[in-house]
Amino acid sequence: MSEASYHHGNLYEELLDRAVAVIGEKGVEGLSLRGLARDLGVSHAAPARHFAAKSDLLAAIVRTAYERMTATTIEAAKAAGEDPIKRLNAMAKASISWAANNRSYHTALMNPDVSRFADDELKAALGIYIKMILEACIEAQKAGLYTNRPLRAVLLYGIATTIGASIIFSDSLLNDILGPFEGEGLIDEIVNQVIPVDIRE
Amino acid sequence: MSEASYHHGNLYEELLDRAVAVIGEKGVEGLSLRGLARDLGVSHAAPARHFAAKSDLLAAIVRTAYERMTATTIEAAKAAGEDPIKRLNAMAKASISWAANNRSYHTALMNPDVSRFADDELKAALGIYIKMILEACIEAQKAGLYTNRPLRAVLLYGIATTIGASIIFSDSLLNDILGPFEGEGLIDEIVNQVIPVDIRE
DNA sequence: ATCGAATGTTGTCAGTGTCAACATTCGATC
DNA sequence: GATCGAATGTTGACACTGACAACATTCGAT
Repeated sequence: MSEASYHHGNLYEELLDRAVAVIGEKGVEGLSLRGLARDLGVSHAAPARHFAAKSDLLAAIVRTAYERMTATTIEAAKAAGEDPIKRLNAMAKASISWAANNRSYHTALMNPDVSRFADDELKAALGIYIKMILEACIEAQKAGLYTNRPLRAVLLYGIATTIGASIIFSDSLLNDILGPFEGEGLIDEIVNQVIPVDIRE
Repeated sequence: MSEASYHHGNLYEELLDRAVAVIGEKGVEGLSLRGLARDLGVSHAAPARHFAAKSDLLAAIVRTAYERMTATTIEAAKAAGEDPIKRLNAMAKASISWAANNRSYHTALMNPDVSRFADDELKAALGIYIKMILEACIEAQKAGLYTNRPLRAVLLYGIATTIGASIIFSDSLLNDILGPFEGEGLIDEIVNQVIPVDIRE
């Protein structure tokens, strides 16, 4: 960390980190490129070298969020063992927990404005996440989950519940009205209802 | 509609309507009080008489959205007849359909920034919606739905799925990746999976 | 060592939210 | 019907923002 050097050295990463923090504190509306520049001690136009527009910064945050959520979910899937249904169950829990534990990222993720500025990289990151879930659904259905339902309905049902639960656990307004929540146990309860692991026991 | 009168006459309502339209076209980020003023032919500071801050406008939109969604859902509940499970099923479908048919409102509804500025009126509107769902859940459980689950889990499960499905059907990015959707049939499919109406048939 | 590319700075511009001071109209009260 | 405070709309101003252009510094491949 040499001080007062002309080049910051790691501005891209630090802009992302700081932006996520600001979104957590003041929301997307309270996020400004100039504010970030001040926080990081660079000139007001420096961020433009990395994000031509504010929307590019938001898109990058969301892409990062999907990538991290995907990574966390994959880890959980591996740790869950061989049973495809237990694996799908664990993946849903991991996604929701990630949202609950990374509220700032998830706040950005769920901002509908971001969809508007989705670039190809963001779409790719989302596509990878969806594909991962789809494949897990296929395996789980082969293993006996919701065999009487169309695959597409099972996929959308699972995604809808996961997204909805993530919002419930990370949105402060819903938290106020519905909460306080009883921690991870409630996530388990909901996911177990969607994806019953004891289906053949 | 006398022209060039000093007082606009219906500025509050028209600001709300136009704001929802703009959100549909350009997102919450693209919404500006001055832009609304121009569109409606009033001075740039006129909106401030009705909404002291931009966040107040957003909160009003969301409150209106909850009120309308609640009204639509209540209608559907009445039309669904006596069976509490069929009624809950119809209510979920109505909420999701409302979101799919009122994308602009729902986009505003799901903007996490709004939670931050939630006023008491907004919280009250949301509270009424939640209370309505809660009571329907209680009745449905008495009638045999998910009797082995805690009420709280059933409530949150239902809300999570409804919110998630609403997002899936109204968010343009997810539409791109998951869609195109097959219309109302898919909503029915998902809701029937969450709230099976044939549980005792 | 050189030189184009990457990165950061300064200056500027139009647009925005918000406030204060002022103007017009509405509506309850006499 | 006239009066006057409240509600509503206007004008002007200020600080802040995103975005762009011109310029400065540093990096890194050759």
